[in-house]
Amino acid sequence: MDENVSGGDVSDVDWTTDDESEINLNPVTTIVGNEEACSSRSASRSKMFDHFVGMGFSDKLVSKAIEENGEEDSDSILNWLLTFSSLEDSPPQQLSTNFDPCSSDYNEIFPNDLSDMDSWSDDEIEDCLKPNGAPNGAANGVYRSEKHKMLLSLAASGSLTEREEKLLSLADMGYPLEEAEIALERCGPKALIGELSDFLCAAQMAREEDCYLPDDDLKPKHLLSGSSKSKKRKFLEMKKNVIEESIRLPNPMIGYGVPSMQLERVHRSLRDDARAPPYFYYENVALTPKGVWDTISRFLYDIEPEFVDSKFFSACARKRGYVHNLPIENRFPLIPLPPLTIQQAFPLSKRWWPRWDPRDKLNCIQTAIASAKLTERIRSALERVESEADPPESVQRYVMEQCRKWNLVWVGRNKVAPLEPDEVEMLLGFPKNHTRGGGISRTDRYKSLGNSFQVDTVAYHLSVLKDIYPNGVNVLSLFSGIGGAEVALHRLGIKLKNVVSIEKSKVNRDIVRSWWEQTNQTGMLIDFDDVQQFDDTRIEQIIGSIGGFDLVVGGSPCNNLAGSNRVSRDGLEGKESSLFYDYFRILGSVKSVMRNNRFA
DNA sequence: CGCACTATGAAACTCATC
DNA sequence: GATGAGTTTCATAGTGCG
Repeated sequence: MDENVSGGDVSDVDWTTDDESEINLNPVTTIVGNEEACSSRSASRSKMFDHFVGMGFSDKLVSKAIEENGEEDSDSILNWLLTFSSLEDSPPQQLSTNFDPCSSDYNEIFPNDLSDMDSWSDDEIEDCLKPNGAPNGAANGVYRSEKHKMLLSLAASGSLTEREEKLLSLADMGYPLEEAEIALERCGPKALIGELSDFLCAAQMAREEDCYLPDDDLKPKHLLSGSSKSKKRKFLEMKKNVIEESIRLPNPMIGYGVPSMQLERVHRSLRDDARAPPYFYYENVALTPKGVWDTISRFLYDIEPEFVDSKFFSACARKRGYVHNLPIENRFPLIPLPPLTIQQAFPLSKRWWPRWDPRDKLNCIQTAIASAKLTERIRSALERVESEADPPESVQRYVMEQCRKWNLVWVGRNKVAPLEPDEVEMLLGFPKNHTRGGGISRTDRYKSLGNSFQVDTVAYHLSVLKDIYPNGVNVLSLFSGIGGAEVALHRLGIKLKNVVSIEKSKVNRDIVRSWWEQTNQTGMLIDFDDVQQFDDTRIEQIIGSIGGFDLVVGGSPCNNLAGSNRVSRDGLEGKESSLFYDYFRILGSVKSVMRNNRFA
């Protein structure tokens, strides 16, 4: 599969004449052009005017405000507008309902509205807008232009399919190709251009709303520093009121229940298109930047994510969100039940565990471990105090902080150590030595394990499939990693008929292949390396040969979402995490092919 | 070159308190 | 409800070593 078509030149952006239509229509490109061209003073009044009108205040009110306060002081204008509108007790129209992204001048309005913020002195509100202000330009631009180019060249040779024609039309209308593909999957192959365009409008408007999600509660200092805090707060609250309540994390984080804590009478209803086969199961980190789960949920048929912390299944925490259309009644856990505390999981550590370390659960297992140097520093800090006595509080604090941060356990007097890879395997529910040998380094083992499912948690959710598919399942496993879903199904005693596994990392594919052979599977394991090349043709081929899929499972990369990432926590549009859209694309395509082949 | 180690904070949450 | 302190987080880029 590696030798496939465009693998080599994906990174080469070829801005030939073929792409001119895209250059002209690309909103990101347009922003830059307009911003530079509009810097003259003559434009500033209309800019300021448009800006506040864009926020939803009426033309008349904004004219009056500018008249009263002058053109330069946006803060005063805003205060004036807020005061006036609150006196009238008629909140201004919201941006999201005021402008129409479908209108012909969408490309003009939308970028200007955002770029204007740069010249606006209200830092707080600017901050609120920025994270989503330039959603997917840099991250997906290369991919888009490559696809677009391909379509254009196909069009030139007159060999476009109906689907590709629609895609090209939408791209020519200025929609990112990737989103157009999603719209096509979501609306079905028969959808008319108008319907698709409506869908894309809705998605873009929804993203706009995300931009305005205020985080005032979380930035009190930030807001208090302003001179007109109450007005600003009021402004943000007004925005908040019309915006759908953002998804919040449950406490305790048990989703629809865990073996030790059952909710009474849980019931949920799913949309028809969400219920349609196959079953699917999508996973990612619970603590994402704001709005990410709203977006994921919106793309996955508006199913509300089930947030579960694996500390209810294991001795280590793992807070994750799962979007799925599985039944939620009659789940059962894997047997044997794994140890639920550190002391049960590591009985030998009890002897060395100090009284002043109160932990009984480990924190989330990540991809890196503490170095030997750090454990050495901890040892020497502890050895400075005389034996039998508790170390001073300051030392205790330091040691506890490091232990929590790096998930250290006690392995001797004054000795802490990071978990061994096989211990991590056990905590995550994998067989011992699952990731060992076969050319994988220690660092890679930690990395692969840190990126994996907690098997017991996932198995609990998937257990409902056992009665539904007594003869086994066909599984499409995206971003398989070290095969958490496969291991979970196997441990549940659900026969794996055909598993199509897509995983970029070769060492991970080798691990799954090796596990597959060692567990004497009678089914067939087919693996691919790149979700982006897993296109409709291939999906049709595979479904044609094995019959439909019963389950599409996967957790797309979290590295741009995870809190530990100090470098590129870019949200869902980040380089890796945007692969979520491929999960959606593939799921939609599978649904569509199965519908057409009457597997449904 | 592969591997191990190190330095690099902020976002978003929980919880106690007022 | 508002506030503030405290806690947790599927990581990345650069460096050095053998």
